Amino acid sequence: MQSETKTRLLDATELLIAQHGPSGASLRSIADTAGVNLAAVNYHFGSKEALIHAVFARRLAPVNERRLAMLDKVLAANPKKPDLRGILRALILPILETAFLPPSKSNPVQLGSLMMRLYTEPAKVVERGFNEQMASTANRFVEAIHKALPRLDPKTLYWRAHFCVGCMVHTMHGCNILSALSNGSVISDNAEKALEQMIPFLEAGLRAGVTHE
Amino acid sequence: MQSETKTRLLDATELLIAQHGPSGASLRSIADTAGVNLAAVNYHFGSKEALIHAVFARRLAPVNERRLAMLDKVLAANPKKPDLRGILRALILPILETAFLPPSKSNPVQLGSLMMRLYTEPAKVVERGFNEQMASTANRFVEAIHKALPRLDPKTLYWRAHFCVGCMVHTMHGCNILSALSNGSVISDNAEKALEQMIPFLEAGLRAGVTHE
DNA sequence: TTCTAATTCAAACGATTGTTTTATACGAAC
DNA sequence: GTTCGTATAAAACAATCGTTTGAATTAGAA
Repeated sequence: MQSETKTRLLDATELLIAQHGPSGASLRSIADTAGVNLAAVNYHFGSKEALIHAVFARRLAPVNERRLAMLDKVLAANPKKPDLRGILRALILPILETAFLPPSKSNPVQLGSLMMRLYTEPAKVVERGFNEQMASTANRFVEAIHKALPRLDPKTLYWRAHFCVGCMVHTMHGCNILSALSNGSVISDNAEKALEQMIPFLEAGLRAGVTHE
Repeated sequence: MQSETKTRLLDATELLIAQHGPSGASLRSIADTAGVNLAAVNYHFGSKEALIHAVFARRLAPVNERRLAMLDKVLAANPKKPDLRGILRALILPILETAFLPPSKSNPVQLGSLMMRLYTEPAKVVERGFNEQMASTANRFVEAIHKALPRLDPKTLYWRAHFCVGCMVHTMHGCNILSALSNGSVISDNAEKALEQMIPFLEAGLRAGVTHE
């Protein structure tokens, strides 16, 4: 049974990082939660840093694969002027679905908080892994949006792409924030419903001030 | 000289929390950075938790005061149907100006990262202080947006307000992200310029699908 | 079975954590 | 000068941190 222990460690690490942050999650609490020996961390991963790196390589890699696959379909359908809503959907749906995946044995934590944690962490640990995973994907999407909105000048385009990412990230993290804001009348626990709200908002924002084309 | 030490501790705490997160910033590193004795922390604040709480009570209180003052002006100018751009400006400008304040002796850190840190932190420490500061302010703004966009149904309104906050928070945090995304061609270090980009984006997003009125 | 490599385990390493204690210095009021 | 409350200082507290060690255990191939 190869690396049953590794999987349990990764799961436990996700859970505890989401709860207490990378530096707040101790290896002992991780090992206890995973039900394995403390030394297993350094045996299987080498260090806490490497463990954290592995945690979101495991999560982000498949998300970005799905993103790019969806993006390719959108671009293939209309290479000259791809569908903007399709691009946004390809960017957002895969990560929202991952973030809102209901907790289970193999996925014991709402991933939104974890992603935000890693996103916010300025430590070298996370920064490196994050950039490796994200840089190329981000460029592909900016490029696609540019094709969809050729009249938008590049500077504004970057800003607005940045805003889209902000909405996305904040939605991943903010189920409880949204429900607090609305006194519990609105909850965001469903990727499709959240996306349904985001797409018109973001599309209108991206097209703002750009003459119809 | 009352509480020169307290100020230096708060400044140092901001700096180190922004760099390493609340649990990554040790009291010893904070005391060293502040140039004061370790015991001063517990003497003046009682605990690390109370220190962190004090850190952003100091920052958030004046921001929310400015926000509400600006909002009141916008509402006074047109109580029935207030100016949407004015509302957004009142929400965003005060915190962006604080976040982009250039580091100085009395303000030694870019505050954007700090705010994001506290925003992301699920620990009770931060959560409590954050909600105290933010809840009433948030409700005032949602209410104002509702007046500006009476045709927008409440559920969608909450979602879109949530998105606006996401853009705002992400912009506060993401000077480096934006410049990385644009290969250094776009930098966000100026509140007015960032706001200039955000307002049209957010206004268009908020108005999306709402018939002109 | 026997050998070998992989894995788990309890225990300890030194370093660092937040907090507390004890003693010392300062400064204004009497 | 004495006294009192405030503030700083050095040192130590127990607890926990990430990491390492060396022995015990397991599993599979020869």
